[in-house]
Amino acid sequence: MTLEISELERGTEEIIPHEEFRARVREATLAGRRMRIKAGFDPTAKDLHLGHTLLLNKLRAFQESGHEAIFLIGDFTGMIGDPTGKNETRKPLTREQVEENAQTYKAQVFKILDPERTTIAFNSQWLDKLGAEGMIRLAAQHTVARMLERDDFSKRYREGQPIAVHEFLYPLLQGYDSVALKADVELGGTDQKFNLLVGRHLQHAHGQKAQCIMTVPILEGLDGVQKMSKSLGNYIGVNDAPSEMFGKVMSISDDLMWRYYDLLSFKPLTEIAALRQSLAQGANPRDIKMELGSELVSRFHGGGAGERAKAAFIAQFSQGHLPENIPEVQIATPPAGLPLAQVLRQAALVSSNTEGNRMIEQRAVKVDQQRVEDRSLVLPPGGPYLLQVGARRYARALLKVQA
RNA sequence: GGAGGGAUACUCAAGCGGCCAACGAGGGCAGACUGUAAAUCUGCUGGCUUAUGCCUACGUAGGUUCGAAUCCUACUCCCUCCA
Repeated sequence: MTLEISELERGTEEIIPHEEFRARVREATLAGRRMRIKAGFDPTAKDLHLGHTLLLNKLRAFQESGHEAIFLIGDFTGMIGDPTGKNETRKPLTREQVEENAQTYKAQVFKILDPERTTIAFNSQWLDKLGAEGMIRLAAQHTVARMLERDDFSKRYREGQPIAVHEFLYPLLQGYDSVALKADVELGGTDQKFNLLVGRHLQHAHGQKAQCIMTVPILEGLDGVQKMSKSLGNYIGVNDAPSEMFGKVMSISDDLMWRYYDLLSFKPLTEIAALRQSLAQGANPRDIKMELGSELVSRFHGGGAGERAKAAFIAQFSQGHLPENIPEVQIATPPAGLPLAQVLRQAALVSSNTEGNRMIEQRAVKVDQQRVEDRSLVLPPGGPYLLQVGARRYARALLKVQA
């Protein structure tokens, strides 16, 4: 067990109570006692993105310093749906959906956590047994006034928007998880602060030592403004292909790059400082960004993958070579051939013929490396044709006359 | 329970009988410039074997009209005020 409080605290938003946290870490380390570190995940989506990994990284940091990482899958609470940060009631999931999501979660999570040293828990284990009586006893340990302290609740209440009663139960159940797990520390996003504090309150009410809470920032998405989320399409997915992941990193702004360095990189803080220094001395930020892309790709796709993605990126975008792995498609065509827009459509490079034509008119389309501006162009059967739309969409299409 | 206001494309938001596939802004996409960065400039941003053509679309269902996002009726949902 090691004592590296600065690594544990790195990249966190808030630690409550801070001094107690430090004391507890110190004391546990000296006594050789493993602290129980809880982080809960709501299995409402299938795919994890880098925003979710902040929490996992932190969990991993504790794990690395010898503490017990508890990866809690909120299979029970997922059926309620945490309203945090939403300004409206969330639609509950069915148990089947939750199960399914939980499974795909695990595979992704272990790209970061060490499976050998991770405790996985499902909160249905204890919440199923709680029953109506237990639920009522639990609810008796908190007040409506305190519930309404939560920002999104008070806002909705003030604005006359509905708050379903079961939404009040969510923080209680999440807090009860901490009781059931006897958590020493609970990690969560900043939007979880209220819920995490409820955990402290409930542990205290159950005669336990209240957990310390640690919040991590909400990661901005590729646009640098809104939080990373799949529905906004501004995310880097844990399961993104290497080239895609690398490319997305390269597309972020220079400012955002530093934010990502701070929150996502595992490089020692001193090394990051050195990178900033090199920038001040005239280094090209692009190269520093490549470094980050490479680190992240390797993290999720194995050692060496980062360097390969970087080399492929340079070949394609700096040297103008064709990308590797251009998808190939066969398209049925009448003997007279097929208008280009339709070929693009069928090769899935554009979503409609009209869009294909728009792209042609906007000089975004190349066939066999030649720019095409004439939308009446008809490709005769044959090929394969090398099709290109914009800088990133490629396909090879073989046109076969339909029998 | 009563009285008013509102629902328009991904989002916000104009339009209030034909010139509306619908102003404008944001977002997105593409082009120029670059470092697949930012900023900036330009264009595009419903679909259809590209057509001074057709189809679908302005909460839902009907109706009036040569013609409706625009008028009428009913319904649904939301907001405000009164009780």
